[in-house]
Amino acid sequence: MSKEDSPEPPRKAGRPRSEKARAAALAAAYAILKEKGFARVTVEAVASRAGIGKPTIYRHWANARELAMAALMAHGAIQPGKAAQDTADDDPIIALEDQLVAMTARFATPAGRQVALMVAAADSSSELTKSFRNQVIGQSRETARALLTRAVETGRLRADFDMEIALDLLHGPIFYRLLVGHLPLDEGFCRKLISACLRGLEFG
Amino acid sequence: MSKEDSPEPPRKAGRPRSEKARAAALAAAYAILKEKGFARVTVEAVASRAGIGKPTIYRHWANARELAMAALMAHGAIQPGKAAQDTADDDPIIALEDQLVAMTARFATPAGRQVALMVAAADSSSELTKSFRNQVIGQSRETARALLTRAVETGRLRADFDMEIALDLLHGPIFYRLLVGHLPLDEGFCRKLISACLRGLEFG
Amino acid sequence: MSKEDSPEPPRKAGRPRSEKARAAALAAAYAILKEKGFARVTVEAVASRAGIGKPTIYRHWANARELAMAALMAHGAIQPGKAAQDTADDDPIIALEDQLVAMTARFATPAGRQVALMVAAADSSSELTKSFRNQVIGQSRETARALLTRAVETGRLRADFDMEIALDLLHGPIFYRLLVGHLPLDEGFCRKLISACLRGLEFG
Amino acid sequence: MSKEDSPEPPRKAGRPRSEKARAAALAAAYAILKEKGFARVTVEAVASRAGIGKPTIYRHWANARELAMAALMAHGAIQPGKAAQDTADDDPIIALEDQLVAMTARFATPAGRQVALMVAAADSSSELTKSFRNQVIGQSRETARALLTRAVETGRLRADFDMEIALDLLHGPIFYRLLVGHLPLDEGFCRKLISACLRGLEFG
DNA sequence: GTCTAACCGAGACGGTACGTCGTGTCTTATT
DNA sequence: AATAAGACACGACGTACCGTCTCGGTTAGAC
Repeated sequence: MSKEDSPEPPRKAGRPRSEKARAAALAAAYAILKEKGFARVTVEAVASRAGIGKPTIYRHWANARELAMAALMAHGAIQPGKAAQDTADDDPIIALEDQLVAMTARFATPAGRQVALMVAAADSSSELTKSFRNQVIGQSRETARALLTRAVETGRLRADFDMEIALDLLHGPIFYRLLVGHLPLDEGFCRKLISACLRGLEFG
Repeated sequence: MSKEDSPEPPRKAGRPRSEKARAAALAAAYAILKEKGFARVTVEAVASRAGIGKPTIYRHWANARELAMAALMAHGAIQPGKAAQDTADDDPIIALEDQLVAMTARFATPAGRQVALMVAAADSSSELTKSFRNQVIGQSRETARALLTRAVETGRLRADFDMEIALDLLHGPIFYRLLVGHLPLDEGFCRKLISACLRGLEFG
Repeated sequence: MSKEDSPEPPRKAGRPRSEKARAAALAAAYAILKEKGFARVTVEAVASRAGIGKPTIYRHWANARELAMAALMAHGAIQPGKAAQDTADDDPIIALEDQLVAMTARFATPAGRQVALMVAAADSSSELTKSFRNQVIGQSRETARALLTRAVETGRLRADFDMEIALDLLHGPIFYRLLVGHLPLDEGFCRKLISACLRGLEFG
Repeated sequence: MSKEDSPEPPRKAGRPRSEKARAAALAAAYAILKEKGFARVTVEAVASRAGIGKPTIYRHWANARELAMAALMAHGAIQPGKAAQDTADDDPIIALEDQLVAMTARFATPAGRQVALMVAAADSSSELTKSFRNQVIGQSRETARALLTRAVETGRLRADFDMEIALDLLHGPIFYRLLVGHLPLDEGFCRKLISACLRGLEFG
């Protein structure tokens, strides 16, 4: 509510209140996203709710989709948290399975599906899109990568596979079912999927 | 697949729907789709171009997206054709690889990505959506299913795997890269993917 | 009231029009008129409510306005009734005043204003319009005409005035205020109006 | 009549409304009114012809009828001009007669009838409607009021009548015939009407 | 007793217009 | 110099009725 951030007097001529406006926009966008869904995150609605001007929004983001992505990122709404760590096991394979099941559970909701759809529908050339995509799918990939690496190191898996392919093999079918919707996406599928993948990654 | 109307001739009252109007709408929608892209397939533009009324379009389709899907289906723009058959080989594994590579090539274009996105973004509860999804992904799955079955029968693959999981394993990563775009989708990826899958499906 | 022009037997072939359908249309139109107002008396709404087809309505009336007028006439909703007779007095002038006050009270309501507006807005060349107009304004004019005649005969008024002008003088200002709405239309106005008509503006 | 904004400068935020857009809308509406008639003055047609957006029109006027009224007012198409003054006579009664005959002639046309109908059909609670009504009927009433006052002052008329009633007595029958259409509205009627107003119906 | 013409309900047709929403740009007054 | 406020041109939305036109199915008078 106070105007000056005390540790950093803006020092510019004029009044660069833009950080406040930016935060208000992100908060409003996030609130609308939660309450009304992605489709209702319009520039007009956000500007009105945040009490800021539309041009101010356009100065920060190219359009409403980018604003929605930024809002999700700013609120850390995508990051899995560290729940995966809690189930950490000596066996990296079991940990991997738990981690993928948890990720699937997070995405297999209307909101999760929307987030995946936002990634799919976004303009790939935008930096913000890349960043958003990285937040949405990167965390799980990195966790899985670490676990696979450990599994290789401990001799649980053989070493002659392409890591990126392996990650796509584990994640691809989940997002495929999530987005295409031809068959249900549940824990049973998830476990059978991992099992099938591993038969290819394990020693014969 | 089949449309049984034999047991139930619907006995509709009133003037029947004009097949001419329907065809004009589909043709106009398809033309706009090709010329201007999916986003320009609006009900207004289609009605204007087809010389029909907007309400007539709404009588046939719920919204512009469904109309666009119907237009693509009506023009057989999605079906792979039977080119895959030409490359049929005695070896079902090689045929499978060829078929997936061909499918990937078809989708790894702006238009192909757009079609996949339409499937992902569509309302899953609509019959038309299901039909569209079936056209988009069904053909490849059926072909792959037949080839996998043959491979099992000829002893090239073991028989104890879940067929749907196997199909998801083959197709999922392709659509994952197509829609998420985190890594390139090319023939090399495709072949390495199949190889990785098969190591899990083959006899140890 | 009767349909048959006696000198011209219509000699019609084919199925005659259904009196039932006609009555259903009028009843539905009247019901909508009462419930939702004149503007909602659309051909579609009437057809739907009456359970008849739109073309059937168009066979009977040229458009929704004529149908609405016909509905009002069929239900006798316009005719003043004979209340005026109850107050009949020996003095035709007093009776005239009572009658005009009563008529004003009937029209000075939203519904009455609507009826007057329908007359004003109707296509004057239509027979139905003339008939409707006659029902709306004719009764009062005829009553007033009789009372004025009696007043002349009994020596209460002089005889050298134009009867139609006199009737317009008595009714015109009422409908003027009713339709134009520049000043309130109440009983006080009505009585002062009659008094002014009788006295004139000049010195006696 | 006067619009006081001096005590309250409205202190509006945001971009002010474009006078250019407003003028373009009024000009287009007026042109359509003249060329095609009142019924064709639709918001869509005006927006298209004026090269402005529909929402802009809705920002300025509540609907097409108000826009049409505003267009007529803006172009002074209703005001009688001061032609009546030219015929000004020493005798206010003759001047009054001339003025009413002139007004009748202006209204006894399809366009004039349409204007009167617009007044009758308009939403009385709207400010614009009141203003329009004032333009349509106010001028004639004011002129007549002045002439009657002069006639009283010069002893031509007695002074004990209600002025508003007198004005309604003179104008009401004209608008009554104009809108109801039961009898012709011509100069003869007009002159006889005035005569009857002045003399009254009773014996002197 | 058919024939058959005009009716009936239902409802789709091409249209026109509605009033709303959202886009991305712009203009103005304020700070 | 950036802001909030909000108007702007544009385009599309989905709906309501219009008045017309099939449909398949009565219905009653004419043959």
